[in-house]
Amino acid sequence: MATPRTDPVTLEVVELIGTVVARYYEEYERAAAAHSLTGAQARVLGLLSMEPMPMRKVANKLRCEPSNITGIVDRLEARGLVERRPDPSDRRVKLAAPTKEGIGTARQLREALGFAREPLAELSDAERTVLRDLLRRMLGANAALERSQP
Amino acid sequence: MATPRTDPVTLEVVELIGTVVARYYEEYERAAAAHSLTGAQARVLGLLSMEPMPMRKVANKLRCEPSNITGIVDRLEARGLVERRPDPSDRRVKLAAPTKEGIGTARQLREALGFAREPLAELSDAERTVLRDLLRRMLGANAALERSQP
DNA sequence: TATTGTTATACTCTATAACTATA
DNA sequence: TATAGTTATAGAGTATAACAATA
Repeated sequence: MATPRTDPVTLEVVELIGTVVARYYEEYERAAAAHSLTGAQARVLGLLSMEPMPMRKVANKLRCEPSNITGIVDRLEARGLVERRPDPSDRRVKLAAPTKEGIGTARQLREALGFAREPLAELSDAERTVLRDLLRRMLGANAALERSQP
Repeated sequence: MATPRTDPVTLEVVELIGTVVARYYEEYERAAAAHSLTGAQARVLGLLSMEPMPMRKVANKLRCEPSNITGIVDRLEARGLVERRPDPSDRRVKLAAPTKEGIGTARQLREALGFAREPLAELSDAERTVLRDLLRRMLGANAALERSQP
């Protein structure tokens, strides 16, 4: 493991990343609130819009206790955005799946998240590629894997 | 305002930024929990460790309602990490300030946030400079200003 | 009158533990 | 016995509205 640096450039990059994180979160909460959703509800809906899954898997993805998902899905279901389906292969399991309306809301949420893409338009194709490669190396080769797995 | 891009490189960068945000938040919560603090408490303590300030200013910095700060500072005060001081120039104002112990805890929290610095050690000096310049342009020239102001 | 901080209220998220129905 | 989902509970964060003290 490499030693953390404390030179001015490194410290400024850390500061810039902190700004990215703060701005990203604000933008996300604002997009969710525009649909009268909380951040947690928007995250669950976004996850399910990619692929319906058992309640427990939602909890694993979001790294929280399964009991929390019960309440969040309750509220999304009351809003008509998500529904619970039986799993034919295991009657203990309930599959959480977005409704037609939920899929539409999830799509609007993704499109509203302009922050992450819009500033990138300021960069050239070559610069975006450089940025991608630097972020890849920062996060390690298995970063994408981590996020897409349980 | 430039048009958001939808090419594969841009979309991957967006995904990578999402990963950065998720990892940064996890690391922050973990560091706070190691001191039996919530994320919100750690953020307030970190803010006050830079400079004591009125309760209302804390709320402005964290972009939340002032009434929330009352409770968070209550808990930090009960832990002996923060104290309320009168403002000599305005008796309505209470200045929230870290105690000696609070300053120490804030320092430990900063040092524990290895994530943001450690992966940067994988990059060369030149690469970190490139990354800095790309992030600067992404965030705009006034990004640092925004964060350090009310 | 306006501002600062607080209180009261209601809702949501969170973890923990106990419960049920399945496996 | 073990697992999936739920319920019950308690603590914390959040916004809103109303309040006392001060400007």
